[in-house]
Parts: sequence; C-alpha cells; structure tokens
Amino acid sequence: MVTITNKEPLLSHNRKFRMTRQRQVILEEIKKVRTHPTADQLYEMARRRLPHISLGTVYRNLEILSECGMVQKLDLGGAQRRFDGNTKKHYHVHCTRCGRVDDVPIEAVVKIQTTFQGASNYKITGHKLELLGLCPQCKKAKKALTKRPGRRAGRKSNSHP
Amino acid sequence: MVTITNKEPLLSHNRKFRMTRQRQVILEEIKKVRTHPTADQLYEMARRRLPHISLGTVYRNLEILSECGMVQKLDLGGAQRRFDGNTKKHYHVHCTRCGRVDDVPIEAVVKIQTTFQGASNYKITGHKLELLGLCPQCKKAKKALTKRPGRRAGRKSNSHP
DNA sequence: GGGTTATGTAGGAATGGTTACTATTACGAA
DNA sequence: TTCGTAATAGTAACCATTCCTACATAACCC
Ligand SMILES: [Mn+2]
Ligand SMILES: [Mn+2]
Ligand SMILES: [Zn+2]
Ligand SMILES: [Zn+2]
Repeated sequence: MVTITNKEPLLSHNRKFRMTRQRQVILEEIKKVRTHPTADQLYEMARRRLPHISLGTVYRNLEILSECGMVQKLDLGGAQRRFDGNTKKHYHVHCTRCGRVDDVPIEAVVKIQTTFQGASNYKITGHKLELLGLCPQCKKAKKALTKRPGRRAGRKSNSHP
Repeated sequence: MVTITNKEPLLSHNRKFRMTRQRQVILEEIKKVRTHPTADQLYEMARRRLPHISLGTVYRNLEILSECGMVQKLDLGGAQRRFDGNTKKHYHVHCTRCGRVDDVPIEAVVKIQTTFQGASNYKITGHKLELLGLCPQCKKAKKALTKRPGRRAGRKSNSHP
C-alpha cells in the first residue's frame, strides 16, 4: 500500500502545483496497479471514487504528475499512451497477442548506447528498448488450441485478471 | 534512382493488387528519399505529380504497400506514423531536438532478446530499439548558441535539407 | 464476344484519442 | 472575509487514421 502526502505542493522547475483531491486520487490509483493503464482506464478507476471527475482532468493531471516526476509517461507503439506509477527507468514487455504490458526487472543497459555511438553521425544520448513476446496466459493459449489466435487486441481488452 | 516494375501485380498472401498510377507514384516517391516521411508528407510529394490524389488514397496505398512488403511502416513514439522505403530490418536514431529520423547502419542485434529471455515470464520473440540523440545539425546549433534550443518540433518541421 | 460476379478504387465521412476552451468552483494568502 | 489565482467539469475542436460507398475494372464462364 502506498501513501502519498497531500500537504506539501508538487514542484516542477519553479512552478508549484496544489495537491487537489482529484490529483491525489489519480496518483493513488496508478500507484496501486502494475498494469500500465491508459488514460481512460485511469478515468474509470478514478471515477469509482470521484464520480464527477472528467476525462480532461485525468489527462491534465497525468501530464502534470509526469512533469513532476511522480508518474511515468510511456510511449510504446500503438494508438493509446500508457502511464506507469513506477518512476524508475525500466524496460517493458509487450504481449503481441493480448496487448498486456509488464515490467522487465533488469536495469537499463547503457552499454547499448556506446555500442551504437559511432554507427551514425548522431551524438547518441539515450535509447528506448521494448521487448515483444507472449505473456504466460497467451503461451498456454497458443499451445493448447491452434485455432486462429484472436484477432488484433480490442481497444479495452488488456485488463489484467 | 529506383525503378519499379508496374507490370506484374503485387502479392500479399493470396491476394493480388494492381499497380495503379497512384500506387506507383507513392512507391517511387518514398523510395526516392531517406527521410522516413509521414503520410501527409508523402501526400504532398505525390500531389506534385498527381494533383487530384486524395490523402485517403495515400494512407490506403501505404497500408497495402507495407502489407506487400514494398515499404515499411514505422511506429516510433509520437503522434504521426512514419514510412520507410527501405524494407530491411534496421534501427533508427531520432533527434530529440528537431525530430529528424535517420538509419543506424547496424544489423539487428538478436542477442538482445536472449539477454532478456529469462528476466520475465514472457516468451520473448522480438524487440524494438530506438536510439535517441542529436543530429549533426543540432550538435552544431547546440554548441554555437546556448539560447533556448527550439521548443518541441512542430508538426511539419522535420524536412531534410 | 456477351453477360455476370467478384474485387479494387477514390474520395469523402466517421472514428477515437487527445487537447483546448469556457464558465464555474475551490483554495490560500493577506 | 475578501481577493486573486489555479483547478475543475463539461464540451467543443483537433487531427491522424480508418471506414464507407458509389463507381470502375478484372476475371470468369458460357
Ligand atoms: Mn513499468
Ligand atoms: Mn530507415
Ligand atoms: Zn498475452
Ligand atoms: Zn536535429
């Protein structure tokens, strides 16, 4: 269980933000899960506690919270952006069958950047690595039935059971 | 200069497509550049030769051409998808300052996947690696003037001079 | 060739995630 | 409390992408 202080204001550069009830709830909800939810998944989660919160508020606060380093904005390929309550740099695995996203508990390999340093005329300063594969569930499903493996993952189908 | 046959039909699985004038022009234009253009950049390029072509036609044909393996669809982070006339698997560098995208002429490192094979309970089957850095132009600009380094790259600002 | 059906085409309309705007409300300092 | 500012809910606008539909063309059979 994660407890977040709601007394001191958030800081971003030299701008300070209030910790409002909505912002607090969004932050608590994203810290609660490991599912890398999308903005509208978080909207649904927050709405269970604040039925009048609006989707725009969720988007705006996720932007602010990531600006303050309290959450991480993920830009994995695909239509919808995802958010991560874990702010440490880490890699992700993306299930190619159901769309689920999980952490890969290995620290960032900076050696990758040095490997590629001379390969182009760019000065390499960072990298983004995303692993692709099959989650445990889909491994089993794939092994069992060799039917057509479920067409492209629907928009809201990557809930973690 | 790249010449593409327009006599034999394109094949995708067991579906065959005609090589229409529009499709031909789009293919020629993307093969002509190394800039990884977006769909509407290609629309502008094609429009210089076919003033009546529509944006939807460009999207549809890029989809078809990538399905046939004649072009590559790139899903780098960011709003707009990019397309690549080079169909071989290769890595890309993304300039964090101007948004330009270039090739990294190093073949795909499959070792990456084996490194991460046991790190999660996923079966790793692929990976996406994107390098970030400063292009030659922006290296110079950064060194010369330490002014504010140009806000986030505008939508149509990454033309290669 | 003539007729018929399947498939592809171009352009415009619709979709959906995201952001921007506006009137109203909540907060915090004086 | 009062005043000034930031945040909110609700809604409209935005824009990349996808879908729809009337029309055209190819393929097929006879
Ligand atoms: Mn994570
Ligand atoms: Mn390329
Ligand atoms: Zn899965
Ligand atoms: Zn640059």
